[in-house]
Amino acid sequence: MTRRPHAVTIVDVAREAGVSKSSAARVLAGRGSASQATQQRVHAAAQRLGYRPNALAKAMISGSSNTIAVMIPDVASPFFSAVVRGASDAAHAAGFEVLLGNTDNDRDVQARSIEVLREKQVDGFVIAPVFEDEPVSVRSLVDDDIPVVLLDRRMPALADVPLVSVDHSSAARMAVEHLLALGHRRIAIVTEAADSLDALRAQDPTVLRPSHQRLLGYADALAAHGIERDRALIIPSAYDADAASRAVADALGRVPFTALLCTDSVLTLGAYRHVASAGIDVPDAFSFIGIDDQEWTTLVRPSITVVDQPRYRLGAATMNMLIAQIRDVAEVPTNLVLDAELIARASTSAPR
Amino acid sequence: MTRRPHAVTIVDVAREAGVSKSSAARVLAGRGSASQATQQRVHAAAQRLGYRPNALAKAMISGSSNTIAVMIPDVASPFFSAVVRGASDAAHAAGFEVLLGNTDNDRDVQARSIEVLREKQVDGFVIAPVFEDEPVSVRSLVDDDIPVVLLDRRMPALADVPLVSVDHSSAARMAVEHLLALGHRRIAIVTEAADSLDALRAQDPTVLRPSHQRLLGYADALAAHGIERDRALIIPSAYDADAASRAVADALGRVPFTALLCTDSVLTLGAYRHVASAGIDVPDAFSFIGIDDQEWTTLVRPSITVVDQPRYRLGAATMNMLIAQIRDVAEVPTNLVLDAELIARASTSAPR
DNA sequence: TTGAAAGCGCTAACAT
DNA sequence: ATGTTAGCGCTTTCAA
Repeated sequence: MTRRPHAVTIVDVAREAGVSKSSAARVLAGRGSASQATQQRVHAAAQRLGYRPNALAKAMISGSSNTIAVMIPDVASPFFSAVVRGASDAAHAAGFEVLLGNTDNDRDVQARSIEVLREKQVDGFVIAPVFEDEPVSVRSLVDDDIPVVLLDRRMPALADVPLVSVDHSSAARMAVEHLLALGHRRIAIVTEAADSLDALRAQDPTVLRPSHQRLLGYADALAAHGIERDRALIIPSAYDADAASRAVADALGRVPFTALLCTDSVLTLGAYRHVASAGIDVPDAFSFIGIDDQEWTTLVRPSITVVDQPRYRLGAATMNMLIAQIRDVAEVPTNLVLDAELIARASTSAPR
Repeated sequence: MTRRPHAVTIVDVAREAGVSKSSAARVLAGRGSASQATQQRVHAAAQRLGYRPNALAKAMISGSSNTIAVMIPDVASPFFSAVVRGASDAAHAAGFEVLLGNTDNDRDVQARSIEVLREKQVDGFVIAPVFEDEPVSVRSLVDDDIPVVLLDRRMPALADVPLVSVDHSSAARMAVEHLLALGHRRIAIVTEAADSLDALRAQDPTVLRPSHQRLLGYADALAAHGIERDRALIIPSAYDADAASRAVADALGRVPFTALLCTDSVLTLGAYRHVASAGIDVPDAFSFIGIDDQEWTTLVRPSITVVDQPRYRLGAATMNMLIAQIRDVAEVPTNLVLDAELIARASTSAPR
């Protein structure tokens, strides 16, 4: 390992200034008292020597490293890159740095990463946890009183952990209501949620996966408007653009609908690929709406109506909640739900 | 700050195992010698107590934190989010963690961030430096022998610092040659580089900004094919999608061309916005080619021909070069240039 | 093989 | 106001 030429320490500064180590430490930290003369000499000496405090030594004593771990599936995704930016900005604004962890939605990767970052004494974790049965790694953080705030996802075993999320149910509802208002009655939905609605309804909604919440929002909106649900309109797809493309192609030959709701950026992308390559005339053939805005939605013709998710704010709010928790702020809200927003564009219109 | 209940230390483990602190330390570190019996008792004790090493204490002594700072303009951008992912994966594979720094291309932000991360004793820096006259903050790292590898950008004052970059000149050349092969002779270029070509040629190419290198590549390709350059075909634009959109709209009324090369994802996006909103018939009106592939380029019709940059590999290779440097690997190459790749799609064709 | 002791750079009582 | 002292958790001589 590369050796620094010899880092300047407080002792060096003290010697150079002709005072004791503690006097130097006091004026450098700006705490305690010191005479004008001492202050000047110490500052001058520090300046002359190019003194630079060692944050690690400080952290060892204070027990806080001013560093926060941000664990997400993949920074390279448009959604999470914006989330990370929001989290990072909020962290910096509060004097924290961010250690980044990609989990690839792999439980073992997440577990290992949590372990390593924990050994690095991070002050807390922002985690969009991997969806898998036993979130033991996250659980153990919480059990050991290490501050954790979940980002957008919470499973039953973590029901007591603070969460900041988007209101996915409402996002889907907004999309459906937009379509209903345009006069649509046969609204299809592309979803990765294969579970039965009744099973989903039986659960605490805050521990449902976003896709499940969205499916419920879809069903609720239809029910609220007295529209009978047709199971055939629920188009299941694996979480993968190609799968979504195929699922839509398949559904088109099977079930009539006048509008198509895609519940996620990946599925929207895949579904749109089919629309584009098959040369389908949207919105004449059917209206098209997606959840989660993406750059391309305004570049294609017609531009795509979407329900936008506040990604940056999601990251920032999660980080802020974590920091409040770290600082033991009195009234830390332990749950926050951010609203999505409908952006009506050209891909939705009255049924033709 | 939240206090951990009382972290288990080596001393606790030693007491529990009935051995000395140093014996426990030895077996836990796996260095030095210890009897079978001792090893077992220590491991058992560690297990029982849930011992977890404190990486900070370790770093204080070893002088290396196994942490690397990655400083880029903005993680939320499609380009840099992929770069960061590559860097992060390479870091993890080598046992390092990544501290993330967004600079927003602001010199002061970069300088502050470097300072903070340096105090946190990172082992090195991967930096896509801010373009500004005096890169003093980066310079001071290098001068203090802190490992630094530049990512994709290097200015004259940092000519001696290792660099991994994309071959921007060649990327532009490939684009122009593709167009020339199709029969184009009047090829316009949208660029943020306003400088004169002669001034650029006078410099060491490796310290030119990517945009400058691309402009040179454009000029070189034309020259190599004996095509006389027409200054009017160089369309300058501020680094901003709207500006590019306006610049293209303006140029269309002013100078005839059969092909348009956009030198960067932001400019390509802006230029395409004008094409789409004005309903221009690409490639009939003119061929359209961009540098840096984006998701939307395959979703619009016609799909866009691009020169793709190896973003992920750029991040990974930069990180690997830095790690080699940190580890004092003998033959560390100090410069690496990655090739871009032409992806021919439907937006380019023979001139009509 | 094992333990005692010093020290990484800093903070925080506690004296003076 | 200033200095002395004792650590934070760990590694690393150096003896025994």
